Amino acid sequence: MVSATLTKHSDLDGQAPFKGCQENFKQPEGLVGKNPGRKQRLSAHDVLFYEGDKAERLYEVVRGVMMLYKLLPDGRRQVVYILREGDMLGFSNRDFFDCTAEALTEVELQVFEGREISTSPMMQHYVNRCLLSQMENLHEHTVLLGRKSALERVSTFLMGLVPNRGGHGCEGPLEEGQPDTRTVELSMTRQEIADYLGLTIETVSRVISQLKRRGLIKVEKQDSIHISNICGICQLTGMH
Amino acid sequence: MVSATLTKHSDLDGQAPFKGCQENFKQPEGLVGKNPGRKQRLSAHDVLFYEGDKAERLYEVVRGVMMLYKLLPDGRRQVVYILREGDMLGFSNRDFFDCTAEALTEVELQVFEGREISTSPMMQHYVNRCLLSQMENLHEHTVLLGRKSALERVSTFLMGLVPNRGGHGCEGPLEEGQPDTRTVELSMTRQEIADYLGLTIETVSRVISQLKRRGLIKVEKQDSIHISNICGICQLTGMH
DNA sequence: TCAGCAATTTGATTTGGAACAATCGGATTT
DNA sequence: AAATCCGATTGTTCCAAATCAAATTGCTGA
Repeated sequence: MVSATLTKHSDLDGQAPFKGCQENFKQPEGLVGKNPGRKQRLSAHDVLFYEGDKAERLYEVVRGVMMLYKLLPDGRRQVVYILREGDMLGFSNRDFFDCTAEALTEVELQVFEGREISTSPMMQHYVNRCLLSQMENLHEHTVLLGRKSALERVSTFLMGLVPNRGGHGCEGPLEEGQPDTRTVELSMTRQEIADYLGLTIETVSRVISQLKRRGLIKVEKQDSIHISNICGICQLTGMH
Repeated sequence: MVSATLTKHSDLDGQAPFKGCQENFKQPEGLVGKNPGRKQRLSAHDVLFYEGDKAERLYEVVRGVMMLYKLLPDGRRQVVYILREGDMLGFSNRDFFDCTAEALTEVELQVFEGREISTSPMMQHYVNRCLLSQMENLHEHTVLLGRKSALERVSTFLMGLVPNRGGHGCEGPLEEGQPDTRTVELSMTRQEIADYLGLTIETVSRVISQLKRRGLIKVEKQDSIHISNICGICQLTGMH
């Protein structure tokens, strides 16, 4: 069922001039008929495609986390985007991918062939919505890379992992029966985080240790971080 | 005549799965009929819209140069995109602009109302093409901000101003009667360049002086730079 | 032509993060 | 349980770019 895969942006409706056609999202039959629903699975660190590969299909992340990155000839790497459930990848302006796509965790993908996209207005609209969302995230990340300190970068990164941030009661104790949204899974090594934030592993590690020492976070099993003081971290992002 | 305004991406055709519908670009009558062709003019440093303004129309840069930027609460600024002839702006995923748009030079814009975009497949395709192009440029700029040195940043910036770069004969003398593509107009102050490259004005100035001393460029009237040795600059971008 | 001002350049100093170098800690293997 | 491995952490030193501070250049208008 394709409607289950087109989930992430359905809450983004409004009166913007160019935002896709949300009414169609409620009736996905047109696409279901044509799309055999091909799925693809990846293990952590599998590469889906390399920069320079021929761009022939689009993918939607159904489960798991992926990253897009670019390499400089001398080996420096910059992770340019993190893709989560509902995000699409595989876009290309030219014939070839401008980034490498690699799985950070186990990943399940929905695959769309080129022709199904260009012939389906619904797909076009959904793809457009994804592009706009990615563009805004890239703008925000550009500010991080161009103007923020290491502490601000790591704090911003952590805040980005907290679901429904911006709500009130950010200091209160955990509600009974609620999932613990204050414990976030990094699903990335220190090296991957560093390459995403434009820092070195050592700097990322030092900032995390500093936040730990200040009592703002607790590190559990290195890949899982409990944010004891969300407001405190939020104040450190440079955005408040 | 709208065809004159939809120029920039016509050379980007290919077999990519999702790249707009270039055949339509040859027959722009559909759009001409509906679009009264409203134009808008800006002087240098005029703001077209502010971050947070309601997003209600799209714009195409017909002439001149603009920038998109974001501000942090303490006044730090990051220029996230430079828009030139053929580029579109005004996209929004939500109802509000995520960036401020300001003219760097005198600018002439073509204005498109929200409904004309969502009802015209041709516009949708063109907009899509623009989004994909901007996305790739943002990826490249992300690498610059995250991983490049000041010298590499400024060199990359200069190379981005050279039209048809990558051609042969980059060292040869000027052809008779050819426009001098080796003299580029910055159309930006040092502060604007610094805010684009994630540096300070002093660092930008020092790198430019260094390139001057090394005989790679000549600065004319501060806003115009003659690149005496394109290959030399190209080698400094970190990409070769 | 000459103030006056703003933008740029240049100089001196500081500093945040990189680079280099151990060490630690948890997981896996034997 | 000991050995190995690999990612993460911590310590030290170094350096590129930021910051602070003049000096210079170029532009504008009287």
